[in-house]
Amino acid sequence: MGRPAARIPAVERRRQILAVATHLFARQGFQGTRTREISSKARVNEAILFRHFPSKEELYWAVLDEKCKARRGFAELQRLLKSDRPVPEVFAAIADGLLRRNVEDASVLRLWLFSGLENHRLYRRFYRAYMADYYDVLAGYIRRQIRAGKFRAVNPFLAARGFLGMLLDYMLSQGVFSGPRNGKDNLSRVSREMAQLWLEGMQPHHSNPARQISKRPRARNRIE
Amino acid sequence: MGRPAARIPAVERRRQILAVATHLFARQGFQGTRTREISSKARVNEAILFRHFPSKEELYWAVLDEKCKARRGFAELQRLLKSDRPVPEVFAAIADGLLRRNVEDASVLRLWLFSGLENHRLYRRFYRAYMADYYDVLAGYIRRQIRAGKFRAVNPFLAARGFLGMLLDYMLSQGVFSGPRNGKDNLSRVSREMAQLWLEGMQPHHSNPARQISKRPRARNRIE
DNA sequence: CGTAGAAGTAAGTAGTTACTTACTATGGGC
DNA sequence: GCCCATAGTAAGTAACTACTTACTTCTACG
Repeated sequence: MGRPAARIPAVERRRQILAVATHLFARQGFQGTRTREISSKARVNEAILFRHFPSKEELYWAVLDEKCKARRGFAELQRLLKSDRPVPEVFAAIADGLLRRNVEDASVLRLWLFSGLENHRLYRRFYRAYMADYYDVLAGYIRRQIRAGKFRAVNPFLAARGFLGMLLDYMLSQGVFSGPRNGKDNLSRVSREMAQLWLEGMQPHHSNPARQISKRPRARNRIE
Repeated sequence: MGRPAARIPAVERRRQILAVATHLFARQGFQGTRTREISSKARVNEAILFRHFPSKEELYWAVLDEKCKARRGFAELQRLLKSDRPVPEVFAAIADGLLRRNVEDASVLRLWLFSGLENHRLYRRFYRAYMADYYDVLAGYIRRQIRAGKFRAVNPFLAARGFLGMLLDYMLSQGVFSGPRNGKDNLSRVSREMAQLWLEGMQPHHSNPARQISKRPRARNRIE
């Protein structure tokens, strides 16, 4: 009936379908997204979708796979941790990068949560790419700072969890529970304050040790 | 065909259906749960489900509503904050309560996330009951401690976010991304360490102020 | 008692969903 | 110019979904 869609090479059409699917899966989850919705929003007949991807599940797989492979934030994290910038700057930059990327596009966070909640087979890989590796690398950096005497002797994994958890919490309230709200301007202030708050808790040589409740202050075993 | 199900009064059947629905919605979300699944797991004909609840959506509403009304954790939080127990014990108890409840039953966390992700109409109320109120109450307590000189002068909302974010992060990795894993024994150790870690960052009269990067250390405006 | 009303049931229905089939149109390489 | 791999299409289909209808039991209570 309608005139045929423009004829474009397969790779390009595939990319286009993938982009639309990413957006929809992130917003509505796997169960909540219809293949017809994807195809219509991509301006493509539904049969074409199934020629490029053998099933809805494999399309979802491809979406998550692409996000895992990209992992822009992780590369940035590694670069920051290897740089010789002062510690406070490093943590402020980590926070700023994560929050800013999340405001621009919350789809990674949402895909990640959906994959965990819907118990998709891929979620383990996704979790590793976006959580476990983050924690490992950051905890390693923290441990080095502790050895260098720049941080207190705390459990590095707990400390990393404390920092990233604070950020995750903010990202959740922005990207999942209210959508874009705050302007981008005060984002750097938030990230700076968060980094500062956490960093002050990491300083060594505390002046008021009486308040400690620790029984085993140097526990090193990894929590997961 | 099969013999009729035992005849029990309406309120009881309703409660039973609600319990099964709670479990399934928490595990699979609204979109991922079929009414037939609920009825069969509740050992009830599907028509009965629709006599007790006019629609699947209203059943979901009832599930969330019940959780909102119960809000056991919030009552405990208020009780703890009003008690005159020493501050470190209070925070360790908050952490312990949250983590322990989450290990026992992650359905609240999962329902909360699903409702946010699936953008259900009820999610705002759910968010308020389980997040906003938590933050408000805890931030109020922190502010009082700051005024009393027991905490550093930080943004109370950011500090509350830091503490609860750390816990949320742990709860996520337990209740969403791996299911029950760690035994309950080390839970109290984890909560004690987390509380300690956070508390040390809140101590006043720091001995090493040179490392601060603050520009506006006393910002008071609420972030959300 | 006996009867009102609620608990229970089998067997639908209209609409939706992921996916298929059978076909036509296009365009680069020989 | 013709071939054929591939881009594209319309029109399905079988299975599933939330929800309904028409009906049969049970039981609390006057």
